[in-house]
Amino acid sequence: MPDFEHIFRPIRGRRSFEEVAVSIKELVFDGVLQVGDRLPSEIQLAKQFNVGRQTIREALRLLELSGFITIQRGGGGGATIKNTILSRISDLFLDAFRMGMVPIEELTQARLEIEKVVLHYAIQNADGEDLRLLQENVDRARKKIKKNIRATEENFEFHTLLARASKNRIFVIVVESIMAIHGNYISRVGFDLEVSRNVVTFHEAILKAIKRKQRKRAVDLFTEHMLDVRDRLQSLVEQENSERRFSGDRAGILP
Amino acid sequence: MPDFEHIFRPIRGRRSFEEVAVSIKELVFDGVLQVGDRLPSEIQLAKQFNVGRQTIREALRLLELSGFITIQRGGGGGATIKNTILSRISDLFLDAFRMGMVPIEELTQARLEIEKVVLHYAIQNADGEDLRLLQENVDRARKKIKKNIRATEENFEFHTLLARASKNRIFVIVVESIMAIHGNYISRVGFDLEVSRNVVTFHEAILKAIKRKQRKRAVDLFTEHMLDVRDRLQSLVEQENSERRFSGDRAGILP
DNA sequence: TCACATTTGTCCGTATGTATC
DNA sequence: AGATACATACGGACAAATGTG
Repeated sequence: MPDFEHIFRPIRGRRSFEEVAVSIKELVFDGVLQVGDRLPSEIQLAKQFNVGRQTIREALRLLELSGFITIQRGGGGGATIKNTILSRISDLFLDAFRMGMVPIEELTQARLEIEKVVLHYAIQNADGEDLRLLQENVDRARKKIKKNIRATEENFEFHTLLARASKNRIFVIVVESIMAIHGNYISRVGFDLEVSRNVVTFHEAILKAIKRKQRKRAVDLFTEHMLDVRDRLQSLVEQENSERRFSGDRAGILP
Repeated sequence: MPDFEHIFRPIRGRRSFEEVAVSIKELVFDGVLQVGDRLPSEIQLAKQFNVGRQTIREALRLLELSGFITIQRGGGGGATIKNTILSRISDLFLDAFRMGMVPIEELTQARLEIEKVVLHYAIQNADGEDLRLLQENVDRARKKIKKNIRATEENFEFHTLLARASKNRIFVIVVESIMAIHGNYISRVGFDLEVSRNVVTFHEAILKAIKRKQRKRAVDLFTEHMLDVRDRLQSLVEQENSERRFSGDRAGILP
């Protein structure tokens, strides 16, 4: 494929803040700048790149939103090289969902299918450390449940740990993104203690099957688990929709 | 799950350009602003939000990078509401790949597994329009090949069309993101006419199997196709690596 | 073709808030 | 508490791009 990215670029001449951002990005790609390194202050950067501070500010904004740097205010602050790209991807997925680009049913369906694949690879590739982390996770969750506390965080983490165990980072990104949306959704509608207990029980059974390399049993359990979650989500969605149906519509444009 | 997003927010008080960006985002989510609508000029916005123009500019930068608006310079230009979130997600995936966060093998593996699922759903859900577009795609590709022209664009489009036919938008996002990386990679190393011809032949066979609802044959063909692509990519990667191994390392920091 | 108006892009100076020492 | 360093934000100005008459 011809490199459209580069061939078609000059249609709109790059803005200088983009030039600045790209050259800093290149330094990160090339390893000259590494995570933890601090960039000079805005004024310094403006001098070195021979541009105004506004240009530098917009370049930093671009890098910040692309997950390359974080910025701290105050003395000794400034821009620090970080890698929060994955977090940014999740943010955008969340936006896409909020834009109504992805209905909840498709989200759950995709999650089920992708996690089934993940489970397959996890059974194949999980090492001792992965199994230890998963076991620790369900133990912590069970302990909370016994104290009548919902183990929501642990229950989410279980899926992340599973994705990690698959040893494929694309799966980790995708699973985390989808779960960020699910998590955001559930945080709005709320799951109760009973559901949380149920989820933990499923997770314990799934982990046991993984350890015994019982592939079919693990997948069956997982499918049942996800369909259960789907149904609960579905009813919550319908409930929320019917509640919102008659709440007056808002008016007014830009303050 | 407690809503960390909102609970932990005030750790770092929101900056005003973020406030501005969020309130415009809300207007888009609520449908008050729709795709195609144009925002007032920066100066107008500054007046209406009662902030400086610099603040507005950084807010617009945020919206632009989040895929909510595009910006044109010059008379009659300005910010227009668009939806390019998916394109932004692909960009970030590309960055993640360039950061070395995802080796090419994991990428190809994930693509194979996810596209297998996609294929499954496509056979189940593809309607007449989907099949027409796919047929048109392979016809165009075959025509090019006969003229000894590589059908690279068509060959990429085939996978996008397949994802669309699955009727699940998450699959579309994921497939397009992964293919953006593959495409970028292939554009650097280059596939020749022979490979392109081979790919088209595979696509024709796969489409035929889809039309006949021969699920197993379609999956088998697809797997063979992807493994073929994987091997070709793999050898190209090794070739490029060995070439780069002795190219001098660059020096110098910030111009 | 040529001005003209509009709008973004960029720069500078200055003031304020905030975190560190 | 005070000094320092830095991002944040404001206002004014000019340059560059782009569509319009």
